Amino acid sequence: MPPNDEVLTRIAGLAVPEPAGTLASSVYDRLRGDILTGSLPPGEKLRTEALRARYEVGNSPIREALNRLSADGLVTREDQKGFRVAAASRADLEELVKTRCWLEQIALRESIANGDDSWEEGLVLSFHRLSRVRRSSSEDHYSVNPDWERLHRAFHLALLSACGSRWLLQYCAQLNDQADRYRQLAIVVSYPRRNELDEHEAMMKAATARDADSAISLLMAHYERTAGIILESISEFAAN
Amino acid sequence: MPPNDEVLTRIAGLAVPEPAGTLASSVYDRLRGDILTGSLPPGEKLRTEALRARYEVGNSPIREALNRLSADGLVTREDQKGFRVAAASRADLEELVKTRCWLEQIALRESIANGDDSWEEGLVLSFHRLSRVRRSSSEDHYSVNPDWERLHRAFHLALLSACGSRWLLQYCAQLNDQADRYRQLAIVVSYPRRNELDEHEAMMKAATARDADSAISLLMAHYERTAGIILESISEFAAN
DNA sequence: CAATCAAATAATTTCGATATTTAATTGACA
DNA sequence: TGTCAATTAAATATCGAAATTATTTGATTG
Repeated sequence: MPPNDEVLTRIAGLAVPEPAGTLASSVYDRLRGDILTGSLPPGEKLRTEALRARYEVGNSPIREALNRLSADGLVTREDQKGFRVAAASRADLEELVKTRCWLEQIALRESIANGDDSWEEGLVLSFHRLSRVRRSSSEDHYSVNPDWERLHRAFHLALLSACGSRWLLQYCAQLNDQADRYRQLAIVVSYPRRNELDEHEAMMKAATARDADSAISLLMAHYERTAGIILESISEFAAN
Repeated sequence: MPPNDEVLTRIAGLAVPEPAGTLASSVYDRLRGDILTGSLPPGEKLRTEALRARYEVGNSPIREALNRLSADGLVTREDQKGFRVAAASRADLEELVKTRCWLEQIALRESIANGDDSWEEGLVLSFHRLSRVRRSSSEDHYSVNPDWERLHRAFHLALLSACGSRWLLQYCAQLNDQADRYRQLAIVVSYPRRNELDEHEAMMKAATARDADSAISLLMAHYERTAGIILESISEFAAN
C-alpha cells in the first residue's frame, strides 16, 4: 500500500518532531538523522553494541530500525555480516541525480496539472516559511540550520505533492533524503554559497502560474547545479 | 572429507531457491510470497504469535521481516498496534498502474537506448524461458504456476534492466510486486484468459529492434489491459 | 438503556542472555 | 618467512520471558 497519511504529513514537513510511539521508531528517526547529517559517515560499520550505547536502548529496537533503513536504502545489510551506512561515490551521486530528474519531472508536471487551490496555497506557504529562516544557523561561519533543512525538504515536496501518486511521492522523498546526505557530506568540506532563495522563488512562481515547462526547467537546473557544486567540492568519498 | 549433501545437490543443479542466510531473510521471503499469492489476504492482521506458529521461528526474525516488508509497502505498521497486510482497493490499483506506466516508460526508453548485446541476449533468453512453461500448472482448471510467475517477473525486469539506474529498477520491481498481488487476487475469482505470450513476444521484438516508441506502446497497453481485466473481475476488495 | 470507568485479558514491544557464525589470532610446519 | 590449520575472540542472529500498551469485558451510574 502507498505510504499512509502519517508518512505524508511528515513528508510535508507540517508535523513537528513528535515523540515516536515506540523506541524502534525513535531510533529509526535518530539514526536516519545521523546518517543524513553525515554524523555517521558512508560505509561506517553499524555494530549493535555501539548503537546500543549511542542511543541507550536494547538490542531489538536497534535491529528493527536498521531493517527499516536498509529497505529505505540508507543502510546496507548483508546476512550474517551486519549493517553499514550506505556507501557514497561520484557515480552513485550521478545516478541519483539522473533518477531524481526523471521522477520529479513527472511528479511536477502532474502536480501542476492536477493541483487545486490548497496545493497552490501550501506551496506559497512553504516558500514563505523557507524564506524566513537563515541558511546557516551561525553568522560568521557556516553551520547547518536544521530548520532550513526541514523547510527546504518541505518546499520541494510541496511542489510535487499534488502529483496524484503516493508511490511516486514516496520515491521522490526517498531520493530527496539521499541527495540531502550528499549535500551534507559536501558541506563538511566547505559549501560554496549561491542564492538558492531566488531559485526557489522562481520555481514557486512558475508552478503557481501553471507553467509546467518553465517550472520543470528551473527544477532540473536547480538539481544539476547542486550536483555540480557537490561534485566539484569533493574529489572522492572516503572508502571504509 | 567427502562433499556433504548440500554440495552434491548444488552440483546436480537440483537445488531449489537456496535457503536464505538468516532466519529473518527466510521468513521475509516466505511472508512476501504468501502476501503476493494472496494466501495472506489484504488487511489481514499479522499477529506475532500466529506467524511464529506458521513459520516455526522465534519472535525476532518475524519482526525483522515485518519491518522490512513495511518499508517495501507490502505491510503496514502502526506503532503499538502491530502489522497488517497492506490493504487493496480499486483506487489503489488505478494509482499503482498509473505510476507503473510513468516509471516503466522511462526505464524502457533508457534501456533500449543504452542496452548492450548482453542486455539483448538476456531479454531473448528471458522470453524463451517464459515461452517454455505453462501459464497454469494444471490442464483442466487454472492453478498458479510458480515457475511462470517467476519467469514472467524476470522477463519484465529484463526489459528494464539496462535503464542505468538501480533506483528506478528497484522501484519498478516494487511496483511489479504490488501488481502481481492484484493479479493473484483476481485469479482467485477466476482469471479470464488471453494470449499473453504474443504480447510478450511483440515487446521483446520491438525492444531488440530498438524501436522505443513501439515497445513502450505495447508495454503500456499490456499493463492497461491487465488492470482492466482485474478491475472487471473484482467488484470490491474485502475490507478487514 | 446508554455511557463510563475499572479490571482483566490479549497483543505488542523490549530486554537480557544464549547460540551461531564470522573474523582475528596464534602457532605449527614447510 | 610465509602459509595453512586450529584456536580464540568478536559480532551477529535468535530465543524466551518481562514490561509496556491496547483491547475487551463487565459492573456501575446517570
